[in-house]
Amino acid sequence: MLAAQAGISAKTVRFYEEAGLLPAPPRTSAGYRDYPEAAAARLGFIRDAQTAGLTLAEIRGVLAIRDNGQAPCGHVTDLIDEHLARIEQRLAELDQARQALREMSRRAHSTDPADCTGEQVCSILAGPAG
Amino acid sequence: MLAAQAGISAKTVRFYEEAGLLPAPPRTSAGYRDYPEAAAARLGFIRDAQTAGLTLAEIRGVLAIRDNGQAPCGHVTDLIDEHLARIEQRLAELDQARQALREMSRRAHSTDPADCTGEQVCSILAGPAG
DNA sequence: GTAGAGGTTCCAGTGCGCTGGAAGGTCAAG
DNA sequence: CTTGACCTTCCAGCGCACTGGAACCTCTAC
Repeated sequence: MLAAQAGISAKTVRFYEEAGLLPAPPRTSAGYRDYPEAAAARLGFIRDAQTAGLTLAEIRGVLAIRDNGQAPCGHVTDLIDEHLARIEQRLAELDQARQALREMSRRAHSTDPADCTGEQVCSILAGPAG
Repeated sequence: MLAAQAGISAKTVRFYEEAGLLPAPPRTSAGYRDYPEAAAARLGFIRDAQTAGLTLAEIRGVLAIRDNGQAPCGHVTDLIDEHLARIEQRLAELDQARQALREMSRRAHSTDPADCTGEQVCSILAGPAG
């Protein structure tokens, strides 16, 4: 029910509970989980934080601060800046990879298989030192 | 020995053998692996192919073609183009993430923790719908 | 002879975020 | 009363590329 409402699977909700992201909810007399309304907001926060690139462990940390009655702003700000730095580094790496792959692709399309009979496995993939 | 020469760990070399990337080498009388010289070139190829972003499974495929006596050029060309496409898509995704994070960072640095007392966990991370 | 640095085998764990399945209980609808 | 959809628990596995450790063996140098 909560899961459907939040657009994630019931399995995932239980996993979040197990992982300490969601508090264990009260149960109905039959043992079914009976979520308070706030749970949906919490799932929404988890989704937003994931979109921002935070790991579940980091999200758990932010939630713990909040549950502790403090404002997690400072912590969140740090996490965001860290992620921004990581993403920019990753972008730089990928950009390099792209350049290398473009060069390889160029080489690949101008390679005659008949020339590929040397000792090496594949001349296309060989890097600068290969 | 081979491992040190190629700059990877002995564990990894054994893992490659287990994974079908390296043929099982002959053994000395004591049971030690005794690699032919070609093995180093093969490890070099694996490294190059990994740098190009190929998975070990894909590399195994390329090596199998080569070991089968054929030129893997066509196959390699396809793989490279696929990876190039994947990387460009990933770059686009990361670029979007970067934009979102920059916006969040901006919001974060101009947020007063005293304002963070609402019902939500954290207003900084809230997306368009939050 | 003995220490230490390597090798060998096998099994299990890492990180991350779920996802699948089995075996059973519960509920609303027909 | 039965069907079918949901819920519950627990345990296992995914993908990827290693990595760690135990228990043992072998070689080299002193």
